[in-house]
Amino acid sequence: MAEQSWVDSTLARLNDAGFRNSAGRRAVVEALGRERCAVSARDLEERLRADGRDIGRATIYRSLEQLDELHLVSRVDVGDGTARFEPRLPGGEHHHHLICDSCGVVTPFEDDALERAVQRVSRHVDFRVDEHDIVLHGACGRCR
Amino acid sequence: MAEQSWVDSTLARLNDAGFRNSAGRRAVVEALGRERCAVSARDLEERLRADGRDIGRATIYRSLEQLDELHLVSRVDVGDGTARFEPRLPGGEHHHHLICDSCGVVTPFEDDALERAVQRVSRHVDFRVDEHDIVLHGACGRCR
DNA sequence: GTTCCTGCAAAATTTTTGCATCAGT
DNA sequence: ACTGATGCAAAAATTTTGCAGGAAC
Repeated sequence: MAEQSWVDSTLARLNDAGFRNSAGRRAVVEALGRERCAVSARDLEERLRADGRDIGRATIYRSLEQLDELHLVSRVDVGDGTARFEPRLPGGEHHHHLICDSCGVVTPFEDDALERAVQRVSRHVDFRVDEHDIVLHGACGRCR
Repeated sequence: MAEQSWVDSTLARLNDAGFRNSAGRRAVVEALGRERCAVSARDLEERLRADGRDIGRATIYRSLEQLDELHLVSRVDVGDGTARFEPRLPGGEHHHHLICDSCGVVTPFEDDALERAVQRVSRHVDFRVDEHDIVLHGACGRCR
């Protein structure tokens, strides 16, 4: 139950950081915990509304910003002009994204060798690297 | 004079693709050719205006879209909500980006091992990979 | 009770689109 | 001439912000 534990640890981290345990932000965290891959603020708003939670748009954007600052979510830019977010799992488990530029579908993938290559680069630059995003663009099996 | 040759080959490719050699689009291509790293549509508009070229905003967006479709530019998403573009050099020469989340500076870098790791992944997925973006986030030497 | 959080609505920003006019072929 | 390209302005879409009321501590 990795999602549940992300929700729990995230709520705990927010609490530690001095944020209140408010209903709106908690609903945003719980909704994010149900997603497997990157969602936009508008996606979240829709899902929350479908569940009968009438959370204001501003609350969603503000919560996502706070989560991003605490590195509890990853921001993923897929190239369609909207910001997407996904839970950042504590175990270092980590995936990247294949984008089909024809149908728009976003597919997650993992690759250890690629991770190692990024680690190696990170050590060779005059820069503290906190996070990395790798996005492959092209055509998915169906569109190809 | 690598920039000049990107401008020339790009204008030739546009011509081959059936586009006219119009003043507006040519000005956009020439302005892009003067940049070393990713610029936004608004950046380009400013630079063109500073040079006395009064190119309409819509022309800039339309030209960038056409260049992107022909793979003559790369679209880079830095995470600030604006799309940036840079010339795609024909030699396969290729760089990626370090983003300082504190001061916002964007620094290009290259790494052959990383490129090879991406090539390897590309062969192992059911997906035709045309392009890839790698963005490292963190703190630059000065902000760290 | 104080301080933070929320929701609403308005504003700001970026990008897209319709349309009359102009320029390249 | 014909057809595509341009510029303007309006519209659309996403994100941010100000503020009054409400909730958490």
